[in-house]
Amino acid sequence: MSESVAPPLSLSARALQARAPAAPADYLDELNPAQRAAVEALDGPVLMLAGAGTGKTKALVARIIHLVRQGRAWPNQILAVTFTNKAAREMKNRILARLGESAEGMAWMGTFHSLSVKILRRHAELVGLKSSFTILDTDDQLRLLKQLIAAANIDEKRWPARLLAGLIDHWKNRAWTPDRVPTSEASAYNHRGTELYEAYQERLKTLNAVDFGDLLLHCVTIFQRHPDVLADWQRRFRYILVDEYQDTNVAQYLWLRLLAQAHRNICCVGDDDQSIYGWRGAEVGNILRFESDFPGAVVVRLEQNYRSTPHILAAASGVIAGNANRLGKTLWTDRPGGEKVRLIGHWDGEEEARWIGEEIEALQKGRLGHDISLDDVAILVRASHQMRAFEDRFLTIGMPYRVIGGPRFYERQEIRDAMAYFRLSVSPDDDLAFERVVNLPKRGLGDKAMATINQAARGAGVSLLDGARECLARGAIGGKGGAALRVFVESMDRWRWYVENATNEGLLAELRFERKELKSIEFLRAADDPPSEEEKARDAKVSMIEHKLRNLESHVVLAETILEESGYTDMWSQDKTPEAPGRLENLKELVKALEQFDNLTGFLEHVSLIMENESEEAVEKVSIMTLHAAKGLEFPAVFLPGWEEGLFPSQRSMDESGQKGLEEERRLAYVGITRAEELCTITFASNRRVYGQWQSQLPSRFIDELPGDHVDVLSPPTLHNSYGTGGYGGSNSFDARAAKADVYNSPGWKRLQDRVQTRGISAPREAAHLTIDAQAVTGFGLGDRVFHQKFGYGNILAMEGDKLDVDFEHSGVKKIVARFVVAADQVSDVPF
DNA sequence: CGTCAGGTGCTCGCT
DNA sequence: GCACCTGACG
Repeated sequence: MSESVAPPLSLSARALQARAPAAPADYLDELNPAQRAAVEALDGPVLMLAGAGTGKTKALVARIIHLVRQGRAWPNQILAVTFTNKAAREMKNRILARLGESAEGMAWMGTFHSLSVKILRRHAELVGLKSSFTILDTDDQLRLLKQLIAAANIDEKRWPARLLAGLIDHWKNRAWTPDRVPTSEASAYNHRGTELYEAYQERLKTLNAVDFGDLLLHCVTIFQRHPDVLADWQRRFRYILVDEYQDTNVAQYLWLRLLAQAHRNICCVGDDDQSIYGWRGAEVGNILRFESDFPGAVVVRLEQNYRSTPHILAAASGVIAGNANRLGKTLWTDRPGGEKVRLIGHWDGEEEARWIGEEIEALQKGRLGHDISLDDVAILVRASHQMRAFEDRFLTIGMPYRVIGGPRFYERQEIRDAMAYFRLSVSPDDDLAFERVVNLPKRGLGDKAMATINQAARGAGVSLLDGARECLARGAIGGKGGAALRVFVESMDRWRWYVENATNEGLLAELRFERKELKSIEFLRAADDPPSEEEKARDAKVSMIEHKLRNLESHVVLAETILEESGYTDMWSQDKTPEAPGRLENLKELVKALEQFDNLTGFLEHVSLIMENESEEAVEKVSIMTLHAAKGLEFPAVFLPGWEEGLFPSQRSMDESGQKGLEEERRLAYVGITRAEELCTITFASNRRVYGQWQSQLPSRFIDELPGDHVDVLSPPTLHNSYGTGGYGGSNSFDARAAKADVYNSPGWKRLQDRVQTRGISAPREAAHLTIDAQAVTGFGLGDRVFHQKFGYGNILAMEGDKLDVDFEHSGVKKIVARFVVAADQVSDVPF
């Protein structure tokens, strides 16, 4: 690729100023000094350490506007990497609002993955792919791996495909191609990990497919092996901006460093306290190391928080202070008071959900002194299975909610099936799609038929579809199955013919040509010239053809036809299961979504990258999502349920990564609290169903870490289910404060005192310290027989603080907070 | 070949 | 509790 050297900067500046609307630099006046410093340091490396809610998006947007207004770069010469497509969209809109039409060229704003696809499509041949490669999702990936595992004679039971998938993903995150996996990994996956990784990559190449990790990895490989290509891109992207830098992994880091190393105009924004993707290969080290990676970097700290009340901020700071490895920031705000963070314990998960539902209703009725819309409320959970209880509850009380990041539209079974039909119609050698739908609806083709087809295909070195054709020709598959297969193959041919011809091939060919021209003009113009007349003309022509094609709707009709003729729609209409109508609805939605694209191919390309639910509904809804999905969002009212040991912090995280894992969990707690603007409510339950079994839960250690001065401990409105005071947890000084709040008036406390007196033990003056004798705190002794609402009768094995180890007759040994059991001989005087 | 019952193992988070 | 797999049966 030859590209002329950029003309002097001043030229472009003049050209730009002539084109951009003459507006004052008002965007600078709106910034605080730190933000302004970050925006105005245009050249060289910049690290923006931006705490939660300190206006980093604002600063990023201002920086881009500044770059354009100062004539440093055209919008299409700025590379801006965001963490989600949504964030990219939002930023684009904000820039568009300021810059007007000149922002339309912001073509290079997106996630690492979406940007990588764009780059990779242009250089696919350099890694042995065609530019039409397909992007596999986890489902396809897993099926492919299973085949390879079977072929390698490995027992998938003992060595699950998921394990291998995780391993490969891990390696790709570190930018290790099969030949570069270090020998220290040799024992992975029963000593055959590397071998299978290599086989997997080979197979992907034959399928002309990539997985998610490949998008980045292939780009890095191309940049490393083809300096000329890299140089082109380096020249193209004069300025690079990166959001959420703390969550980049090694591959992404290399990707960035390669692109930035020539001019070093890179600005990274991040917050080490919000690094929550360590499990995905993110390296906090990237942000901690920035200054040594890019010597002479300007480091700017954004510490003024505009989002949350002082109490919320203080609570979050108190928790995160427990982490050792931090760059350290002090967030402050000049906002006044507000409510303290609220803390409340419940009997179990269902009651927790019920209480939160009622609280949300109270918020709607003006509990905060002003109107709150359901859109302003979010429930942030640690693990997605916690969402169920809330969905169940909200469905019963009719409260509208939306689950963000749940099972996504394009991951649903019916959608993926339909897409497989489309994929196969577009590219007949998509074997994975063939396997998925050849017997769907049931066509009487089982393992035996599939084996025959596979063998034929492999023998002749052709696709499965052609293999099937061959089997039919020599009558290898007969009977009912054979007849159905014949119809299937013939239908495919017919649909494919439509894809190529009936959908107005003439227009499509023209469109393809124009687009290609436009792209190369645009690409070669990478220097400084404004769009030429030719480019504008081509652009207009492309839009016109697109418009025409859209009005033809031919591919939409074709999609409907495929689903009808294949019998797929029928399959669901005849299905009696309750979810069948919903699936049909989804299929309709899918067909409707097609209208926005020129053809099936374009649609398929788009879908593989959109990993979010895009729908923007008009109805107000409570948002339910995981803490991870909540990153970057904010809500006036936030509920944080499930703060219990083992769930949050997650046991698995601590088991796998020890102290590091715990610190990441703590950062997650920090992210959760700092999502709240006005009201933050933390809840936990004493009992929870885990794997369908009731488990007693202890309050999270993070609750103990909340600074007491900024927390209000609430007692549950009803005590009908629990003994005594309801459950707030922990057993440190903060809990003592909590205890003071209402314990002394509760029936539980009185019972305790009675018991203490009859046993002749002196009552604790104040349950303030761990050192207090366990027996004094709880009123129980070793070996006492107790009763628990859910677990029944049992004997006390051990005691520590207010926690008991109880051996239940029917449920085995459990750790229980003392207030949830009662002496067995007193059961009768407790109503429940 | 398809269906159904029963058993197993498991799930943290996401582009 | 649920998804997935297996094996028996029609």
